[in-house]
Amino acid sequence: MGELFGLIDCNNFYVSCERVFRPDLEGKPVIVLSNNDGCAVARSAEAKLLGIKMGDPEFKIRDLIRRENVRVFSSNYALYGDLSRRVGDTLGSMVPTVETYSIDESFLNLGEFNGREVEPLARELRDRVHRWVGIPTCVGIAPTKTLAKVANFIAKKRPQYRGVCDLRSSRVRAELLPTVPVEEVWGIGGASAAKLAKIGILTAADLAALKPDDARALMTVTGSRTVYELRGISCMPLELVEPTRKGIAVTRSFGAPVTSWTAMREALASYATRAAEKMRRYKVAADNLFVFMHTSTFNQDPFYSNGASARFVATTNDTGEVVGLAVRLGERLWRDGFRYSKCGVMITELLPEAVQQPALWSELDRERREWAWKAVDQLNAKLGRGTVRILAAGPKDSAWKLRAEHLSQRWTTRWDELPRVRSR
DNA sequence: TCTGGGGTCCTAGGACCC
DNA sequence: TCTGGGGTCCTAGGACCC
Repeated sequence: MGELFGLIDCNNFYVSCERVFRPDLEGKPVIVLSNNDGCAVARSAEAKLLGIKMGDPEFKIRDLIRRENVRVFSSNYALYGDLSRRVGDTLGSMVPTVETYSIDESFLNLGEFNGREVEPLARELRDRVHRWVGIPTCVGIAPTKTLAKVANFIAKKRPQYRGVCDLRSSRVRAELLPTVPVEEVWGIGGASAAKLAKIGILTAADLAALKPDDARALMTVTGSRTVYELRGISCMPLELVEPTRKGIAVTRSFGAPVTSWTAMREALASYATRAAEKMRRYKVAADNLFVFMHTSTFNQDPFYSNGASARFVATTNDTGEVVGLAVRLGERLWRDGFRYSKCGVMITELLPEAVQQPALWSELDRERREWAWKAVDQLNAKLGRGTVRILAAGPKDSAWKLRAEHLSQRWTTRWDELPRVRSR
C-alpha cells in the first residue's frame, strides 16, 4: 500500500498577497522587504529577472529599484497570515487530510488517488485557490514528500507543466531528476551541497544513486533519509497533529541604533510581552529565560555582544514576571557607550501550562493574574496589539521600533483598513 | 606492568527549513 | 546611514552515575 503526497506551494507568496489587492501590479516587478525594510525576502518573477536575489539588502539595490521602477512593500504579516489561513481553508474544502507545512506550503494526503488520475484534482485545487483567495500556486505529486518537493520545483520552473508535475512514474523520475541541481533538494543546504560536489554529486539523480550509508556518513541520518525518499521510499509521514512548541524567541533588529538603557529596557519589555503572549496562546509556560543584546556586525562600531539566562522561581507565562526577569537580566548585560543594533528574549524550556509548580504567592492571586492577562489578550486582539501594555514597554512610537515605510493596508483584518469600492 | 564498562543527561554547535 | 526572524533536528563530548 503506497503513499501519495501532494505539495501545493504559493508562488512568490508575499508578493502575490500584495497583488490580490493591487491587481495593477500584475506583470510589474514587485518585492517585499524583511523587517526594518532590510532585505528582499519575496520577489515577483519580473523582479527575479532583473537580478534581485533572495536576501539582497534594500540599500544595495536602491538604484536598480529606482531605475526599473520596482514596486516595494514592507512585510505585512497581518495580511499574509490571514490569506494563508484562507488558502488552507480552501484546500480543506477539497482534500480531507492536509498538513500545513509553512505559511505558503501544504502537504496533501492523496493516498486515495493511488493508481488513479490525479492531475484533474491538482488543477482544480490550483484553480479554486486562485478564484477564492487570489493566490497563484503550483502542485507537485509524488510517493514521498521529498519527491513531491522536487515535483513542485519542476512545476514552478518549467512553464510547459502549467503548474502541476506528477513524479509517480519511475520512468519520468529517471528523465527529470538528472535535470534538478542537488542543492534544490529539500534538506540539502549549502554545506551539504559543497561536500557532495567534492565527490561528484551534482544532481538529484546523483544523490538518489548514492549509498544510504555513505549519505549518512556525510550528512547524518537526515541525509540517508533524503536518499531513500529520492528513491521513492517514504520516510517522512504526514504530520497532522501540531507538535507542541519547544522554544519561543522574540528578537528584532532596531529601526535605529539604541544608545540608552531606557530604550533598551523598552525593547526588552516589549519583546518579553510578546513572548508571554505567545506562551499563553500555545498554552505553555517558561521555566527559564535567555536575554541577549549586541551591536552591529556590519560596521566598524566598537563591538559588544552578550547574553544571560536565569530560571523562574515557578514556571510562568505572566507578562509581569517575564518582563521583570528580562529587564533584570538586561540590566546585567547593559554597557554604556555602545550602539546596539539588536536584542532578544528567548525561552528554550517550555512546559505545558497545566503543570506549573506551586508558586510563592497564593493560588488565588495567581488565578486572578491569569484572568487579568487573558482579558488583556482579548482586548489587544480586538483593538490592536499594544493597546493595553505594561508601562516599561514605553510609548508606541519609540525610535527603536521597526522601520516599515512601504506598508500596505491590513485589507482583510482591520475594519478601518478595508478596501473601499466606489460605484457610479 | 597493570588502570572497567555501561549507562544517562546536558550543552554547544552545525545544518537546514521557510 | 541602511544587511530579517523564528523554528527544528542531529551529533559529539563532557559530566556524572553505579
